[in-house]
Amino acid sequence: MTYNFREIETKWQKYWEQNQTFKADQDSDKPKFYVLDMFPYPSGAGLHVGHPLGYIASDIYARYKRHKGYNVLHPQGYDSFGLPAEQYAIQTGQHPATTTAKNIDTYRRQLDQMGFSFDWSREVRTSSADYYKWTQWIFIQLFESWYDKSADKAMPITALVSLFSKNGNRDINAVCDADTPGFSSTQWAKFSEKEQQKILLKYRLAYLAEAEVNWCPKLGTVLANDEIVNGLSERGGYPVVRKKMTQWSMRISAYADRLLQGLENIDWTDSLKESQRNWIGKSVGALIRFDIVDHKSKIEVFTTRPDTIFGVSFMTLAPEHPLVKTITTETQKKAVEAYVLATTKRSERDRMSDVKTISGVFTGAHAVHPFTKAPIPIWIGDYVLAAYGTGAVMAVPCGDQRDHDFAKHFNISIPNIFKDVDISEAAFTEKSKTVISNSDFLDGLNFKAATKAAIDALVSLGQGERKINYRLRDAVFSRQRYWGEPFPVYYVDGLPKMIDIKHLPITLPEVEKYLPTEDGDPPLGRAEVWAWDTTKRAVVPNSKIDQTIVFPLELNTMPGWAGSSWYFNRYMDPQNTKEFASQKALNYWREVDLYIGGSEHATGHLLYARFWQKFLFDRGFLPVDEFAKKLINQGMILGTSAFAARIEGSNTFISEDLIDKQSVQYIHVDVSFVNASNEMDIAAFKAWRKDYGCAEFKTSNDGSFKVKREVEKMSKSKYNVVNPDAICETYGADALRLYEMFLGPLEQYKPWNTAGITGVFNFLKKLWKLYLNDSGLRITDNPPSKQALRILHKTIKKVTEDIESFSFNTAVSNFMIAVNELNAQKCNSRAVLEPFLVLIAPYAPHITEELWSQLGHKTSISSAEFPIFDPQYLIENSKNYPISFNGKMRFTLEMSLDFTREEIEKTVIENEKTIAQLEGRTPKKVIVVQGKIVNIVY
RNA sequence: GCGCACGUGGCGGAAUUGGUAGACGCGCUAGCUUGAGGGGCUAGUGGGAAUUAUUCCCGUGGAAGUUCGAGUCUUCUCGUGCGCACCA
Repeated sequence: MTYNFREIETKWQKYWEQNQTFKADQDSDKPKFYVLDMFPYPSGAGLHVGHPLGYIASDIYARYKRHKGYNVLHPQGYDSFGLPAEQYAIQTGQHPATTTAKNIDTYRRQLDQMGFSFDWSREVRTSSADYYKWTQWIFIQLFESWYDKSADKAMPITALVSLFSKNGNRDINAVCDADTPGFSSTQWAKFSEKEQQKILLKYRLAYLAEAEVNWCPKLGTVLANDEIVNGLSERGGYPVVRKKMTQWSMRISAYADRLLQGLENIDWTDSLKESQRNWIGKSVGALIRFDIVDHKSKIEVFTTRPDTIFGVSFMTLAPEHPLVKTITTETQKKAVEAYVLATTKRSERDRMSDVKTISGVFTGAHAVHPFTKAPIPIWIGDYVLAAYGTGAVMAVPCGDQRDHDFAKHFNISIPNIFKDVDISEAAFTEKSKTVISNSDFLDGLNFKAATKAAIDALVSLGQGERKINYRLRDAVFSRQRYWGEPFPVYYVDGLPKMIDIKHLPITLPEVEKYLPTEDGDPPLGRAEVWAWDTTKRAVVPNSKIDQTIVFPLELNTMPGWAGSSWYFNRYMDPQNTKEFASQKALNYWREVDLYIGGSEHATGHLLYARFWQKFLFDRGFLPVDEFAKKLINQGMILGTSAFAARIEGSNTFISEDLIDKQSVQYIHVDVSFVNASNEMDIAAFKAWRKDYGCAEFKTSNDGSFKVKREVEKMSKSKYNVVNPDAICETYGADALRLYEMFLGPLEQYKPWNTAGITGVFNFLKKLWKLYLNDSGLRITDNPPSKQALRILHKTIKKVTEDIESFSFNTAVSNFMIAVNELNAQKCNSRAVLEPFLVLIAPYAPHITEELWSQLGHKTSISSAEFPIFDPQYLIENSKNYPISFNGKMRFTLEMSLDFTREEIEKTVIENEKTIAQLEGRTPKKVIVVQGKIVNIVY
């Protein structure tokens, strides 16, 4: 019998499906374990070999946990709203739902052929109305909530309203807009309904506000900060400009500190936590208010160095700062206006890339130093960002390099307030070595003491207070797109109203074209049926809008991260029509125990999801406030691109080994035309790229044409994509699974090289032969040899350690070693080979299922529990030959396998005795390598 | 600039967490076998030197340190990747 992987794999995939082997049962007395992958966006290109890496790892872990006796939830679904499907729809006119459904079919087929143990009965799709009904529901909850800083949690907005009517808002410690006015309970009662609603919007966690947003003209939509990379859109790489727009926002800033604190309690990688900490950007300092000479307003600045207050020699405002207009003196007006105009013209990207040029202008106005009362010139400079802090800084040129540069450039004085430090060339920024001088009551103090003293003094003057500032901004939640969740919102007299939960979902209307309309409105502006009838409580045609009964609906849709911010909770109870998930299901499954996905989501999905989780927890909808206990970032699998060299300015290609001094251009070549020796098939290349059909080729002496290789991200546009379908076809899913794991550590970035797969393929063939030969099963019920048992037990120990530490690569190596050793031992004992199969089952499920059934088992290996992973099993079964010995001394593994426990103990005791007698003292540690004492430590 | 991660053969990568560096696989070399579409088996494979039951020296980006002992710990330095970036 030969190893016919194709037959075996289809057979068992069908078996698992028919028997619902992987259906997770909520009513179980087993302990639960929730293993989750980041669900994919179903793109038109299908999967390449890099995509399933994380799914294979999580699948192995899920299968392992089932063998260990856990009730495992291992679901999968699709993040199916998003830009690419919409871009495709704009180009082709096809409905995004159609292309999305088609792509999902492809994904499903590709996933199925790899033998994943997903519980597909729990599949979710963010674009299905059954699902986004609950996304809309969560949005309404956010709208109906505010953040109470005293309780440090979100509260229902009704509670806020009753507080307002009791005491107004003066005693309320809430996270709200900066321009919220103060009012008393009587004032509140006198406000009109509209005025009250406007004020409440300043408190809601989902709120509508005019804000500076990142507008991408090319994509015709706004983008969140995490969707912009180096001033360009993440998708497409188009320029992004700042624009004032009225948009829905999420008050994630309210959760800044808890998002930071929460990182302490979850097992995520340091680099990922660091990314999130960076993104949240907490800095501790003070808010200081400076009076302005001959002016009523004050300038507020945020600083982390209030200790340097006596070093202030000027102030700098961001060009966009509102005070710029009012404080500028007549004589400086022209210069200031010209400067402000020049900076607004520069794009965000220009401003970011050009950080070395110092520019600024004097306003003519002066601020007043809070202690010395000396006048301080107020400048404008574009090194100050409007979006951070208060958009204004107190400049201390001796203590901040940027201020130092600015002062030098404009010849502003640089007073020195540091003891025994030379600041003529550069600012002195080392907080820990700071000793203040020339600073009145702060003289002689260090950073910490001076900071405290300065803030205390400012507080007593009423000119400042302690303040924590965050870089994290509220997240813009509106997108001018079609293919996203519609808002459950209609507008009465310009104010948003939520549609009652009873009437959800509000489903996407049909539109003719998916482009934004000519006047820049979102595509939903084209929908003919898109108005809310408040009596019928239904979506009706726009033509019926009368502003008394029928009102316009929100035209924007929600961003891509809306649906992905809570899907892990939906898997717990995916068919529920009454709630997003039942309390029973939520309390049983609680949180994700192991989450696997890419690190590119560090400041997007993973931050937003934590935010929503904490919010839903606050409002009592969830039992835990962190959704994923442990998270692993799988590294990317890179492609090995091939490049043909073309002599510049000609149509002649030259073999890589012939390039001497010619200047050449490199052109991507499809990797399928290139063999392992980097030789390209010229005919295939010509047929592929018709435009190079008549090109000349300078080949090597042996007639071959060599190409250059380089490792890059795997992508269609780089022609270096390896399709898993082809691998499954030639080597099978088990070989693909093993090889992806064998390639290297899960977290690491590593290049794909198909050639190496023969190694694991041979392993599978050897494994097969270990159980079956030409005449059939070669397993006997004879008792196993001691050596064979040792091999088994050693492998159990190693592989269990490997999987618990997610070292899947070394686990595969250990299987290979074991198969070779069992082969050498000519082992055919059932007592060894049955448990051995169990070890491999999570990694190569199809071949192990087949061999398991060949061994005469009637039930699936995948659904069975085994005691071999229990630490007690090894202790019981390897009594005669300790797998490891953790006594006073440590021995190499080889030694522990070569000697029995009695022998080892004897040696140790004898050696100790001898040494003690010889030296007259007792050794602390005796180092034994290969049975020989190499050193003694006292 | 700040932060995080990493640096081991021709390649992907191991190393019991401070104890024989290079496991396992690819590739390569030699021999056997002829399966004949991608083979199978055996042996060898870090570098160098003398010599073949082998032996010796060097070797984990570089320099120093701790230690009986360092790929592993500490400091400095060089290089690569990622994140943030005029963040006050």
